[in-house]
Amino acid sequence: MLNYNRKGANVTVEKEYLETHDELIQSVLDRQPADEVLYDLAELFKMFGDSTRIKILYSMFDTELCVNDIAGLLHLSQSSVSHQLRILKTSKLVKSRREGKSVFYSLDDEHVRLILSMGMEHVEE
Amino acid sequence: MLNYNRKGANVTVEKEYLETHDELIQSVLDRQPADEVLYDLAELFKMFGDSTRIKILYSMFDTELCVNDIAGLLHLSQSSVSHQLRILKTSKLVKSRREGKSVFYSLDDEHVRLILSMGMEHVEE
DNA sequence: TTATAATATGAACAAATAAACATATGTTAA
DNA sequence: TTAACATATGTTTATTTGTTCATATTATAA
Repeated sequence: MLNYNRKGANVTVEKEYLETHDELIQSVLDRQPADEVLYDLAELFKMFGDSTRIKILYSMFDTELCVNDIAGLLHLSQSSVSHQLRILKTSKLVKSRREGKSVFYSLDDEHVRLILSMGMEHVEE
Repeated sequence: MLNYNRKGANVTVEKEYLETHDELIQSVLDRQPADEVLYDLAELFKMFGDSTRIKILYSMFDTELCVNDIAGLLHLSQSSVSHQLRILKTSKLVKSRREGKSVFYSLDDEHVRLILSMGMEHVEE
C-alpha cells in the first residue's frame, strides 16, 4: 500500500501498477504548493467570496470612492461598508487616502481587477 | 443632495460640484453589473475561499484523481473530501467519471486553472 | 449471494463571520 | 470650543458552513 508522505513510498503493491500510480501521486505532491501558500490563496479568494465585498470592489473598478458614496449607491449601511473596507484594506486589496472629512478608497492592485475580470468571464459564459 | 437611484438624481447641490460628482456616481451605477451577476461572482469565489477546497483543486491541477487518493495525499478524511467534491461539482468547477469502484475527479474548465494561477500570482508577489 | 472496497450522504455540532447598533475618533467650520 | 459631518470600531446576534460520525449506496470479487 502506498503511503502519501513526501519522504517516499512503500513497495508492497504490484510493481507495474505502482510505477505509474505511485509516480502520479508523487508528482502531485511535488507540484503541490506549501500549505501556507494555499492557505493564503484561500484567504485571498475569501475576500472575493462575499457579495457585499464584491459589490464594493466592483464599484471601485475604475474610480476611487468615499465610504458614504459606496454606502449610498449600493444601499448599504455606513457601518457595514466601513467594516468591509477595513477587511479589504487589511488584505491589501484596497488602499485609502484621506481628503478632509472623507476617506477615498480604491483598488490597491491591478491583480484585483484581473481576478474580478477573470471571475466575471467564468460567470458570464 | 444626490440620490443614488439609477432613475436619476436631484439637483439641490451646487451645480459645479454636482456635474462632476453626480456624473461619477452615475457612471459607477451604469458600469455596475446586476446584483444577481455579482452574487454569482461571489458564489464562484467562495468556492476558492476555503483552504481544503483550494488544496483539493490544486491537487487536480494537471491530473485527475480519485477520492481516496486526494484524501490520502492531503491527509483529509474521505468524508470531508467527498463532501467538498460534491460542492465543487455542483458549482461546475470539477467533473467526475466513474471507473469501477473509483470515481475520478478533474477540473471542469480551463477557467479554474486560470483563476487559481491568477490568485497564486497575487499571493506569491 | 455475501463480503469488501470506494464513494456518497444525512444529521449534529462547532467555528467563522456578516450585519446591526451604539459609540468613539477625527476633521472642518462657525 | 462647540456643532456637525464622515469614518471607524467594539459588541452582540443570527446565519452560514466545514467537519465528524454513522450509515447508505454502488461496484467488484469470492
